[in-house]
Amino acid sequence: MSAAARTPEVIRHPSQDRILDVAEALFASRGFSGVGLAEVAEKSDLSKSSLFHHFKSKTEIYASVLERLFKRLWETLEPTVDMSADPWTQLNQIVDVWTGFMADNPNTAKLLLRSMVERDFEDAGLSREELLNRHGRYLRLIIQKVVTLMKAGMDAGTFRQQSIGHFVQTLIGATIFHFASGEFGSGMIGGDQFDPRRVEARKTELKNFLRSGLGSAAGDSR
Amino acid sequence: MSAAARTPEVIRHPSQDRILDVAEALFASRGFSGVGLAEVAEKSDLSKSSLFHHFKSKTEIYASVLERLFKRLWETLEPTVDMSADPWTQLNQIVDVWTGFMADNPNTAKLLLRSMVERDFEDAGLSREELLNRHGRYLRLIIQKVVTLMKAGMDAGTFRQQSIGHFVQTLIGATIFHFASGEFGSGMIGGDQFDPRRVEARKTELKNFLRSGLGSAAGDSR
DNA sequence: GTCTATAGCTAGATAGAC
DNA sequence: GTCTATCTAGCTATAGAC
Repeated sequence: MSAAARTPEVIRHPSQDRILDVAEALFASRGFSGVGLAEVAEKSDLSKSSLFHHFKSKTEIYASVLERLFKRLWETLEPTVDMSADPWTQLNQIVDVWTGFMADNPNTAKLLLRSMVERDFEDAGLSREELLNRHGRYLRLIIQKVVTLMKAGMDAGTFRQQSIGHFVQTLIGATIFHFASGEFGSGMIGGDQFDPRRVEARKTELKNFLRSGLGSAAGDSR
Repeated sequence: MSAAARTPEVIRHPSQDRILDVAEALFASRGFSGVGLAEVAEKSDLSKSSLFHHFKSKTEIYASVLERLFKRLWETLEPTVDMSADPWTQLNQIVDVWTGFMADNPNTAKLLLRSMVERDFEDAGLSREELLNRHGRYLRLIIQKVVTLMKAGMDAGTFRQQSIGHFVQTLIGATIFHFASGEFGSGMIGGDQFDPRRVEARKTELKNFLRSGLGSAAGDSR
């Protein structure tokens, strides 16, 4: 076991990163089957054949796009959450960082949504398990963090007793959909979701909602 | 103007409905570009050419699938919400019916998500506007209902003051994602999302969350 | 209304020169 | 590592018989 063995840095050829940048944006907006390698090649200033020198198949490009993106998400989120803080503070930090990442990396929400909804790749020779074990590893780490926080918060009486699984589903849906919803979403909030002012508004609305739900203190009679 | 002019019933040939049933399930799981008409034809017990007798193009099939589904959703939701009831009751009714529809029509959540995230059809000759004006009409009616309810609830002091647009985004994300998330979601809640017991649990968790947020009465100190 | 046959095109992937 | 040329299989859509 050599010294610097943890998080082995993937050394990528400049062309590889250019391909992944181009492919990421295209896969996000049109999905796996909706993207042709001719377009990826053209926008990468390469020929189609050169893509196959760097990646053995289209599916391999897709898997690499997801892996790179989710690794970045985890590496952004992991160090910014203070695990010794109280549950509300931790939750707010997670919402801030998660939302901030979606805003800074506009392909993330759509790709994350697709990676859960789609089954395209199953026809393409790479099994769901293989694909999930490449990028899904990082997603599991993130979720584990939220689950741990919820358990602690419920034990301490800070959070209401509830199903952690359902809460995670609600939280993911609420945070991701907003940034994946494109023109629909910008219509709902009166302008581009990715505008910095609206991103901050989104964080505030989410945190208030998590704390209080929909009700006012006054009208809270069941 | 003849007598029975409202909600003109679309008369469809049995084959047309069979095609739409098959196409609906396929488009939901693999998206517009991910589905080939050969498979649609085979599973409809027809030849590919017969599809083109009933629909002028693949895009037309996709648009018809969405239109039929969203029309059903609106017609299910519209009469079941008692507009004279108090805001909490109305909101709970909307959550119950909406969630129930997603559970009874398992393709809805995925198709709704896709219709907002994807841009496939733009390459296929039908503009976003044309497509949205076919099925989007019903979606707008539904959202209008929620917006009206929120305004009334906030004016009455029943609901906390907040951005209605952000609330709608949160609500849609929270309700749709759960039923679109496939194996990921069933992993989160320990079994099939569409199992009737878990559907009821989902409704309850959502309604509690809307009312109280995450916090307990005890730990609610900001 | 349904079929067979096929046109015309584009997809992912490979061969082999440089 | 990048290219041109090419293969084969798939695609949407049409023609025309029954």
